[in-house]
Formats: sequence, C-alpha cells, structure tokens
Amino acid sequence: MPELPEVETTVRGLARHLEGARLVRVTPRRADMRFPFPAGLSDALAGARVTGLARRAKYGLIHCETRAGREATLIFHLGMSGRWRIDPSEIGPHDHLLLETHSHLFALNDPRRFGFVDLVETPALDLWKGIAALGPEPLGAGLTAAHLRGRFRGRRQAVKLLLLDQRLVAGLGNIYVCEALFTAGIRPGRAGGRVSGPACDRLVAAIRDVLERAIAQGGSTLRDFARPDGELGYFAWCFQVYGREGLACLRCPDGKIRRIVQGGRSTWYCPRCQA
DNA sequence: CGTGTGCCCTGACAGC
DNA sequence: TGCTGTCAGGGCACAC
Repeated sequence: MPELPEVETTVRGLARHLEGARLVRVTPRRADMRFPFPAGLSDALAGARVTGLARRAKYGLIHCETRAGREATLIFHLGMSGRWRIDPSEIGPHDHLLLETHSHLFALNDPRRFGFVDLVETPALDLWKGIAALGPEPLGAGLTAAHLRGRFRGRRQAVKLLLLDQRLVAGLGNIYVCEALFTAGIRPGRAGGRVSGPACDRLVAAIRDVLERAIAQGGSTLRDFARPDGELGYFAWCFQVYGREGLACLRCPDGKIRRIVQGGRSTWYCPRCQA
C-alpha cells in the first residue's frame, strides 16, 4: 500500500536502524525488479556509511558516503507491493535486495516487482529522471490552492486523474486521492478546469489532513517494527470511502458509496455529498 | 501537448 | 479441492 504516508513511515522506520550505520554488504538476489539493478551496486555501496534517509514523493532515499568518499543515494520505490523487512527470520523468494549492517539485515520484499531501486550521485539527485519532473510535496509550502487552480485550468480530465499525476502533486495515490476528494466534497469525475477556487482551498486542506493522519497512524504502528522480523510499510487505516462500495456514507444520512472506474482504476465516492 | 489504453508481476479472493 | 476470473496501494510506453 505504498503511497506517500507509507513511504514516509517506512523511511522513518529504516532511519532508526540505518542512520549512521555502515553497509557491510549489499546483495541483489536476482537481476532485476521492475528494472535491472544498477550495475556495480554491491561494489559501490559495500563499506559505505549511511548519512541519512529522506523521502521525495513516493521515493525513499538512502544517502550514503562511499568508501571512496563520494556522496551516493540509493533510491527505492515500493511499487504496488513493496516493503522492507527488518531482520526477517528467513529470506524468502520475494526478498530481492539485502542490505546488511553490523547489527541488522534489511530485505526489500516485493512480490509483484513493480518496485525498483537506482543509485545516483547525490549532487545530481534532483536531475534523476523520476524526480526531475515531480510537482510539489503535498505537505510542503509548494502545494497551494493557487497552484492547483493553475494546473487544473483548461484541463478536461477528471480531477481524480489529475491528482494522480505526480507532476501536478507528488506522492498521492489511489487511496488518498479518493479520501481527499471525499473530505473536500468534490466529485472525482469533475473536470479539472471546473473545480472552483473554494473547492481548491478545501482540496488542499483535505489532502494535508488525510496524509497527516495517515502518517500519524503509521507512526503509531512503528512500535511493532522494533521487534525482530518486523516489517515496514503496512498499517491499518480506517478509510471513509476507499473500498466501501455499497456501504453507507459516513457523512450524510442517505448516501451510499459508489465505485466507478477512471483510467482503469477504481474510484469510490459518495454521490450525495460530493458535488 | 493532452488524453486514453494496455501492460509489467504475483497473490488473494469469489464463484463455480 | 481445484479451477477460473477479477482485482490490487504505480508508473511507463505508446497511439491518436
């Protein structure tokens, strides 16, 4: 379930054990995930010290200083089914990349292999293809109603699909777009260009609210990650509309949550209170 | 350029 | 029990 909050939670969980540690060994267990592992990955990172962890959109960033004294960043994307396992009791068929420090083993596990990793020189990180074109972070100062309004202007595409476009806002996925549109009272199928200024105001607030609450929820689950064999990236979250087709709307008395398909993916919303 | 479609991959679940 | 079909949190390539 990796959208922004899950990646944020994952990064925080990894940071507790990885920050400042030295990578004793880095081991791909197959040739590729979605893309081939970078050539020379193991050699480049063996003996490197982890200087810090960060997140940009749905990318996790593991900043390192290599033995050669170069700043390098290991980028990971969790795709649809990726997660990190800490000190797993055994290595399974879907553990595709292992990071070992003196005290812990981290396994990047991803059954569907839609995730991937890449290695870049840290000074060139912002030029990296996945990051260069990203829109503003939704929890940063860059996301404003004016920004959304400007990017929506003249667009006939549904606001739901526009919000999934990482160039417009970085880090939203299917769940939190559905939830934010519900909170803001905006119909997912509304054309971007027809979303009003006040609606953009509500949308910005809703996006922040939904993401912050999800991160807080994930943070509380982080406790579990301290125990051996802990896994990172998944936590329970009580959704208001996501996956609730046919159930009663939690806000209005008579609404029933409806599911439609947009861009080949499910959208859930309340036809009564989302205009 | 904006928009729409199909596809990468495995696993879980519903229905027969 | 075992088969088949459908669907899943993402993003890219490609066609028009």
